[in-house]
Formats: sequence, structure tokens, C-alpha cells
Amino acid sequence: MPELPEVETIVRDLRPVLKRRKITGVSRLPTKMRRAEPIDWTGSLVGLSWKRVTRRGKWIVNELSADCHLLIHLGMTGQLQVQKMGGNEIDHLHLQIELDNGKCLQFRDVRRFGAVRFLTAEQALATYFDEEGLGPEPFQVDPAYWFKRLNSSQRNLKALLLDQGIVAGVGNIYADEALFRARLAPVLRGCDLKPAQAESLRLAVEEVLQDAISKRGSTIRDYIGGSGLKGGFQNNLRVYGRTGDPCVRCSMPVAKIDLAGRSTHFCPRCQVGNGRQPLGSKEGR
DNA sequence: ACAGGATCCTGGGGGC
DNA sequence: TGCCCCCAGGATCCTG
Repeated sequence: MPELPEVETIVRDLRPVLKRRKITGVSRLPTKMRRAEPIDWTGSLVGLSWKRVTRRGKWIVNELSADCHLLIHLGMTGQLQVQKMGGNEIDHLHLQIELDNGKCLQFRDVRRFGAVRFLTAEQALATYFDEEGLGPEPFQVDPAYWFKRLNSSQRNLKALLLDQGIVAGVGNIYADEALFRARLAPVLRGCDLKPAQAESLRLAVEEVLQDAISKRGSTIRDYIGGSGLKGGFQNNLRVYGRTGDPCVRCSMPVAKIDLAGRSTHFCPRCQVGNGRQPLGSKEGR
């Protein structure tokens, strides 16, 4: 389930491989993808070449010539790799872009929760994400903005972290991990946050994402990097997927609840809820 | 405004 | 062995 660190890893892997490559053909079209745009993919893409590969939130941004952009969202099971042409047949291949060096960029997505968008020069990228309501990058969050966005909401912290309009790129794994690092209970409401707690959460989000990037992300199930390598951060997760294991700080068993429609892992003892106590913890006020 | 559920989608795993 | 059911969760939509 790729979140920001996994997407960043893929972007870094693909960047040198796609640099200046020209598109010579499109041999698999994303027609089975959900929300697939009914455009002429071959006519739009063939002849264009890569300028840069970047990332915005969980989106992979391919900057192409003629000011066009190919945006790819991996959803939950998306994989993006460059392979040699004529390899083994691959299941769930939804986009195959042939390159001028005998290789191809393959977008595979078993569950089709991902998305592919093509933007022409007229559909400027500069305004696209703003219009989509995507929030700031986690490493560029203004502390005043952060406190205001959180503190003006009655929603719980888990839901706020998952909201891509507040901060882009955080998913279920790193939301739980950031809350653990900040010692804040996921059920705590934004409006209950004190400024210092909001700030420690902001820093925890930055820190956990940075740590995960340095380990090439977490491979829980399907994720592989752009070079086919698995991530290494799954071994550093402190609460996600560790239900019942002793908390690394206080040895209380890690709890799992359903929150904001997602499985949510936390330590009931050392993640404080400012009075909002989920499972009989004695912490907080 | 917010919570919660349903939806999309498939493969893996547990239980029987 | 085989079958059924549940689970995973990114984003979006709908309802209460």
C-alpha cells in the first residue's frame, strides 16, 4: 500500500531510467482502470519524451515534452517499473509505454484502485493539484497552518492525518506511526490539541516519512520500488501490524481499533488522549 | 460538520 | 482438497 515514502522511492528509482527517454508506442491501455479517461492514449503519448519525474503527495508526476504531464496514482496495489520489452506476460498490466531503448514502463495494479491521468499543456499542472484540493507536502507544512487546520476540526487525529487535503501523502501505516511517535491517541480530536502537541505531531509526520524514505519504504504486501526491490521500513514499524505486541516504550500490548474506517494501531498507555481515553488507559487528564 | 458505512477490486489466509 | 468468508485500505460517495 504505497504511501509517500514508497512513491518517493519509486520516483527516485525511475528518474535516471526514464530521463530523456522518448515514447515510441503504447502497447497496453488503461481502459480497465476505474475513472479511466476516454482519451487517445497512443496519440497523446507517442513522440513525447521525459523531462523529469517528480512526486506530489502520493502522485507520481511525469513531466513530458510539450508541457504535458502523465500522472500516476498507485492506489493500494499499483506497481511501476521499467522492464525489457518482450518479457513474460504479466497479469493486471494496465499501461505499457514503449521507450526508444527497447524497454518499457509498466504500470501494474491488481486491485485497480490506482489512477492514470494525462494533462495537456492547457490543463496546467500548476493549478491541477490545487483544484483537486490536495494539501501541502508534509515537509513544507507551515506550523501555523497546521495548528489552525487541526484545531478548527472536531474530527479525530487519525481521520485528519488521512485527509489528503490537510497534508498530502500520509496513509494508514504512517498515520499510526506518526501518532505513536508524537505520543498522541488517534481518537484525540483536532480541537482538543494544544499547540505543542500539534507541533510534535507535525514533526513526527516529517520524521517518520523521512525515516521510511531512507529505508526505501515499507513492504507489507504488494509494494515494490521502481527497480523491483522491496522496502525495508516494515522492520521499523512500532505499532502498525503489531497488535498485541508489547509497546517498545512501555511494554503495554499494542491495541487495534477501527477508526475513520481504517484499522488503527496504538499504545493505550503512552499515547495520550487529553481525556479521550479509548481503552481504559490512566494517562491524560 | 462529522461519523460511519458502502463502493470499487483482487488475492491471500483462516476456518471448517 | 476445496469452499466460503473475511480482510487489507486509497479515494469517493452517500446517509444519518
